[in-house]
Amino acid sequence: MQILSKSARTRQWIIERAASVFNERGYAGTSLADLTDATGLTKGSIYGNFENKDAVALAVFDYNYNRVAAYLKAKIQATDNAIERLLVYPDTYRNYLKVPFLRSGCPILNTAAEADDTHPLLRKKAAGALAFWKKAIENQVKRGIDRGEIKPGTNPTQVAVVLISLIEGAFMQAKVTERTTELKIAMDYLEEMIRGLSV
Amino acid sequence: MQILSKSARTRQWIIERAASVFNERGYAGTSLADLTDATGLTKGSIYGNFENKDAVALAVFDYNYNRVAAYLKAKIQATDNAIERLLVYPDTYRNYLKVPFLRSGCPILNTAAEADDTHPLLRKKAAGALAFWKKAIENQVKRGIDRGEIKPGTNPTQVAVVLISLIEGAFMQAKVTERTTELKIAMDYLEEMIRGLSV
DNA sequence: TACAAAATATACCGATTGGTATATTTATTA
DNA sequence: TAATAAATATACCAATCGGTATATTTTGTA
Repeated sequence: MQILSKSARTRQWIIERAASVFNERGYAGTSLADLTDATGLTKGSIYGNFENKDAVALAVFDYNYNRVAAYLKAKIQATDNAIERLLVYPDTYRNYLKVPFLRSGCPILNTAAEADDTHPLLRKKAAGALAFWKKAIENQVKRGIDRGEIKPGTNPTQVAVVLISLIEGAFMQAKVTERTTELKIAMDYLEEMIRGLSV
Repeated sequence: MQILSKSARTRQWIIERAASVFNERGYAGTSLADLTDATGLTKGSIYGNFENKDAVALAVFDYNYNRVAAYLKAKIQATDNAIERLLVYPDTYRNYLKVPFLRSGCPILNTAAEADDTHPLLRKKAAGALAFWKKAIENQVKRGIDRGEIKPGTNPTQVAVVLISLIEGAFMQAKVTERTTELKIAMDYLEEMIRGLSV
């Protein structure tokens, strides 16, 4: 007696195996042959569990995003201080090569860049993930203000936008240059900025 | 008597017509049928002027990047003061919708995100363009220090990396959310940062 | 353990992919 | 202007694309 039905398990298997493929090659760059290769399954099996390639890509984006979000959430909740919580972001992305599912790139960045002009459903998924991330940072800043750890005048939205921009922009540079020099500089700067929020 | 030979003119025609197509749909997302549609030419003509789809994509990237670079260069050289010169960047990207060839996205960002794990030649092109851009900003900062307009202790590389990261990260958000709220916040911040470099 | 239902594999579909050999048209120049 | 060279169009290629109908296997249950 299984908790998950066979089809639910296969669905999950497909998502997990396709996760890095879609993140590395993109939606247009991933073929159904790529998916059968990655999963060891046949097209019949994949189409028995997903309506089409779109449905796989959308489910994979959710999986990829949630994995990053859960990883960050765990690290954030391991500390109490608001400044330290915000520092989790530069700490994590600075060492992105050590986080297996970040090595293939940031799913938001990859999806956003490809889907913005081509794939409305994926575009909306990426936009939603971005909005969620932004809100989470804003809430951490507000919490820090309430706890008397962050300067009262601090603008939570500004902090969130600048943090996300710095991370995504620097991450892009790291991926394309295949070195972390620029990423480190940007994360050093972000760290200083976050520390500067302290009362 | 023409300055450009027929084939050189056709080559240029193909590049210009394919420019926005590749920038919007990406390399994998652009088919040869897309190129014949965009150019009004046949495959025979395209393959008579380019070795293959790769060669078109590489030439198009150069064209797209150089167009942005030339546009920025002209605006920068229209002023003398180093601070004002640096302010050209947030000014331009804040209003990216008004710049026709920026509406379809930043070619560096789009190419980097797609090519980093899939297309070594395009990846190197994007990395080279990024290095060139970084150097240009560094030189503007150094020039500002020499002219006594920027604080002597300023780190040119840090300014360049933070500027590029903020612009690319915020640009990505603008494209995917289809609004400029976050871009404006990031550009406001960048503007303040640049003004803070003033002696 | 037999049976029904669910899941997976096989074998196929038409359309499209990037690419090319060759015929035709257009430029160039003697 | 005629001849030639260059550029473009036509017509095709095999391979791959996303997708599906159906046969086979596996699973859960009576």
